[in-house]
Amino acid sequence: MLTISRLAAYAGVTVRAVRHYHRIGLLPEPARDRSGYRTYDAVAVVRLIRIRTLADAGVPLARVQELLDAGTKEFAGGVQEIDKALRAEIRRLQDTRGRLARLAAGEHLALPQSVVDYLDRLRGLGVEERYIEMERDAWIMIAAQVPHSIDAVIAKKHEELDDPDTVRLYSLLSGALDWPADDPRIVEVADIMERLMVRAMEAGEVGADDGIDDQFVDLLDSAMVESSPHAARLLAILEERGWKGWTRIERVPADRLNTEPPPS
Amino acid sequence: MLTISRLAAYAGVTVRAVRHYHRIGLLPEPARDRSGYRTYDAVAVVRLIRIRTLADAGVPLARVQELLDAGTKEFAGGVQEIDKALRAEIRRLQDTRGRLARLAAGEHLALPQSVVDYLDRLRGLGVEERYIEMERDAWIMIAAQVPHSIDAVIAKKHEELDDPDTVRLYSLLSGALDWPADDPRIVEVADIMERLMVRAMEAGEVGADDGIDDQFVDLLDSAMVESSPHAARLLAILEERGWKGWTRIERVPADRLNTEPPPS
DNA sequence: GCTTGACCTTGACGCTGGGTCAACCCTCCA
DNA sequence: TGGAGGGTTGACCCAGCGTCAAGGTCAAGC
Repeated sequence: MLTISRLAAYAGVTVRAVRHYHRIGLLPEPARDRSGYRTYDAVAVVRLIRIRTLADAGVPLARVQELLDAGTKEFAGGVQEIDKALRAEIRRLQDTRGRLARLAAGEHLALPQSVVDYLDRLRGLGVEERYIEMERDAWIMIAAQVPHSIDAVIAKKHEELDDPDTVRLYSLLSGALDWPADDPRIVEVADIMERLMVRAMEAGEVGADDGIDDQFVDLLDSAMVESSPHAARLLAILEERGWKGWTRIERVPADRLNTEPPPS
Repeated sequence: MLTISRLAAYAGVTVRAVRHYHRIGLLPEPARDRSGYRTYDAVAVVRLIRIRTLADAGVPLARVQELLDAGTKEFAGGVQEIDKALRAEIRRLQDTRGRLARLAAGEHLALPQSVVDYLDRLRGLGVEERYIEMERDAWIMIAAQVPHSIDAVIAKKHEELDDPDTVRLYSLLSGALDWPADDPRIVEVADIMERLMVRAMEAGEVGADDGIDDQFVDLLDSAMVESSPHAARLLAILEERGWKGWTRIERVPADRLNTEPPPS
């Protein structure tokens, strides 16, 4: 007969595990010798190895018990199911390896590929990294809010970049981070924006539902205002000309201009 | 800003998990709005996704914290280590799939291949399945006791099977399970055994150390005695002729014969 | 016959990574 | 105004053992 440690060593488990299996009734308590030691036979070895094989496959011990005490047919079915789960787990781990590699490479796992491509395009246009980081954070927030429509939104932004005016706009905005507070070029920015807005209105693109809720639009706008001292001035200029907003543009009717107090 | 549930949904985790990460200090507690709700920004999204990527790879959360708060170099090293562990885990799972298939096919995972081959050879010689099962259980116990030398022991048994006398012996023993209690063929068994023992002694094989301890030899012998009513008779006949044991054979000097009390 | 060291016993607490209530508050919409 | 559907904290629960703690047993050597 075997002692508990021989049994455990042969089956490749710890003594503690064997005792655990006894407590939960997975492995029957064997006879004891006169000093109280457990004495095991070959049947216990076979059962323990079957337990380990299933447990190593990630099967919960309760399920292991069901399977080992079930008929041949149910057992075969269960094993097939376990094997399927095992294949899935292997695929998941391979997938995780891929994500890990991308994480190590510094890729932005927080963003869908479409957004990453868009940011790369901006980078290619010479937009400064500081500005791109601001954009990136905004996109992360947008993607988190409306994960289902992010690709459509990005597609529209890509179209906009086909317009040389938009390219010029980004080029100006990127540099603006270093402008002095009263730099006159901000007026040029406003001019370009107004041209773009007019064209967008004519194309019927303004006021279209983008699926982003109003509060969130306000939030992105205020984040923009906080990002640079020029931002508030730019919005003020545009508002004088009858435009409102940044993330989402609105035309303000002339009679409502300046009837509301300025934002705090 | 994001609420906890939007953050969680976007990163693919549960709200509960996010709060757990706050409690263990893995994700910093964000600011609250005036009603006490947590409000998250893009930085939190990025951090949470990094946490998940590492946690999905099986990294303990404490280690995740170390890695995320470490320098680029240490991070890269850590990720490499994790990837190695991931590869090892994938291999382990593939291995487990193999063992699972063998388990489902009814193979004896409790036995090394050499023993399985040996039992198959016995089966090929026409030995009855009942007898083979007894042999198998004995081999399981032996393999558990002396896993390192089991292959050598089996090699010796294979050699013995090259002797036609041994083959005849097994053929008789296999059928003996159904013999009446006083079947005279038991004497033929004893004759064959004696011939084999003499030859083994002449070859100097008796008394060689097989690495199996005495107590265990006694145990296997007594298991043999319990397995069949003929076993005791067979041992008695052999003992009259000056031989002792079964698992391990000893020559008993003539002057010591019958001087000890019979075993209980 | 005594010690030593390896092994055995039971029992209790600890750990990870959250799940699952419970009991209550906040916000939004009809 | 009230009800759904968020949010908040807190407390307990789970597997599958690891890890002491506090001893009893056994074989071996001196």
